[in-house]
Amino acid sequence: MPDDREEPSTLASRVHARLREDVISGALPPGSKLTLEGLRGRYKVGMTPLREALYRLSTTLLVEAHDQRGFRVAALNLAHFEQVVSARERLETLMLEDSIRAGDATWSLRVAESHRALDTLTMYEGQGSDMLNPAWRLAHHQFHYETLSGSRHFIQDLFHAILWDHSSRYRNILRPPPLDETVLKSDHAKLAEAVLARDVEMAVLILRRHIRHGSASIRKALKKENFENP
Amino acid sequence: MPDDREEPSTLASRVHARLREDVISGALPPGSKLTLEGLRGRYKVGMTPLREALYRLSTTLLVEAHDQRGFRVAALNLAHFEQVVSARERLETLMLEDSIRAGDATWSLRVAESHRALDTLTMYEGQGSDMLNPAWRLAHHQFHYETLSGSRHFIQDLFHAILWDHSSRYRNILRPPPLDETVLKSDHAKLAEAVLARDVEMAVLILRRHIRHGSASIRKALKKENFENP
DNA sequence: GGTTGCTAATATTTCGAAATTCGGAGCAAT
DNA sequence: ATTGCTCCGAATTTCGAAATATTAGCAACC
Repeated sequence: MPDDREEPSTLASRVHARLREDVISGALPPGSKLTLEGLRGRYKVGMTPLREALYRLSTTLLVEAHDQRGFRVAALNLAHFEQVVSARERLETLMLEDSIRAGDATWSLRVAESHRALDTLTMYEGQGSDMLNPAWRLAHHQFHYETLSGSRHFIQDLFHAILWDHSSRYRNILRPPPLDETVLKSDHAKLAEAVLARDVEMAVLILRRHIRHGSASIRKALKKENFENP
Repeated sequence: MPDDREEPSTLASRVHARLREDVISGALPPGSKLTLEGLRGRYKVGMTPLREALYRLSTTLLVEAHDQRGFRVAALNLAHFEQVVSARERLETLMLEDSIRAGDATWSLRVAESHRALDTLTMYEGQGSDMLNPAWRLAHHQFHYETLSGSRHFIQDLFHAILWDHSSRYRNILRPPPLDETVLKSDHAKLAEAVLARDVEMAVLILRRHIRHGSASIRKALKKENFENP
């Protein structure tokens, strides 16, 4: 029998997940102060799990920790964005190459299935809504992650997760959202197709273009909103 | 007047630093259980700062956190090592290139100074000692970091720090130490020289060879000690 | 006018005890 | 022998209050 002990969970871990989500989604605005008292009210937990969660987020730079003067949501700015994007492009194309070469049959299934799941969702919450649909965001991450997960590389997985979180913040915070749903859908379809056909060159090409297109829109929006100076 | 508010420090931060050092140096052996009670005795602090420190280390994978069943020093094995080394080679050569291109005069000074500092230290604690000299380890990290720090890239800095920590553990744990002091000294001298001469191609070549030589020795030692299976 | 020094108010950090959960020992039933 | 239970000791998690540190407001001073 397989040793499928699932991880139980602690308050600290659940608060960590919610806090991470709230930073990434923009519910907690970039640069804002995170007072323990405020968060205690928001999440209805004691100091201990809160601080543990905040420190976890601080090592991945989603939150800044300043000894004796508390925590703050990391700020967003253009220079930061450019660093994240260029790192993502390099890391993800590299991972995709390894992934397609090493991926087995169950990996192909996961890719196909996660693409199907993503394809059925719509990007926005309601009709004229400005907010990205959280379910879509999750499926989007899941799909991209699956394409890259054919070769298991714990350290690259970690780095990818960190970059994805930072990158997502920009997508989620700009209003109106800088992304075109039809273009994205077609990009994802083409990416899934190339990956499943094991066409390394084509897949890498598509992914690179996907990242560049997306980041170009975001860059333009950031400049318009004057995110240029820290 | 410059805003030189130095960061104060908390128990949590100091314990974090000591715990990190003890994991990297091997004072806390790979795979060992970290009981709160045991650590409370070792570092003479309460639960709270301890847990905060442990969670910080867990997000960089130096420590494994398991909900409801505590913490454990991350294990070492050959597969893990290979992943760290290949990531380091790619990241560091890339950073070195950018760094030499972007570095200014004060950066050159920092490189020269950190190399001088490293060169005056000896690798081992005493005469026939097996233990790496902690001051040497620090200066070694400092020197390599300075060569890469000409272009400031917060995310690459973070990734480099993570990889360095993981990588160091292997150097520190194997007995007898797998590194030859004379070879290292000459590698570092040549690297410093090429970097200060702004010879990108040569510097990258030397760094790549430096990493490959070092990792080859460690790989051999790991195989001898049967670190092959997790 | 702006700097300095005090005090009050606010926020963060730390502690140890209480509550919860885990993991093994012992025992019974299959 | 294996499985399934309950109980018990040990370890982890969580809380709120006490101890510290920072910040803001205000007054006194150059």
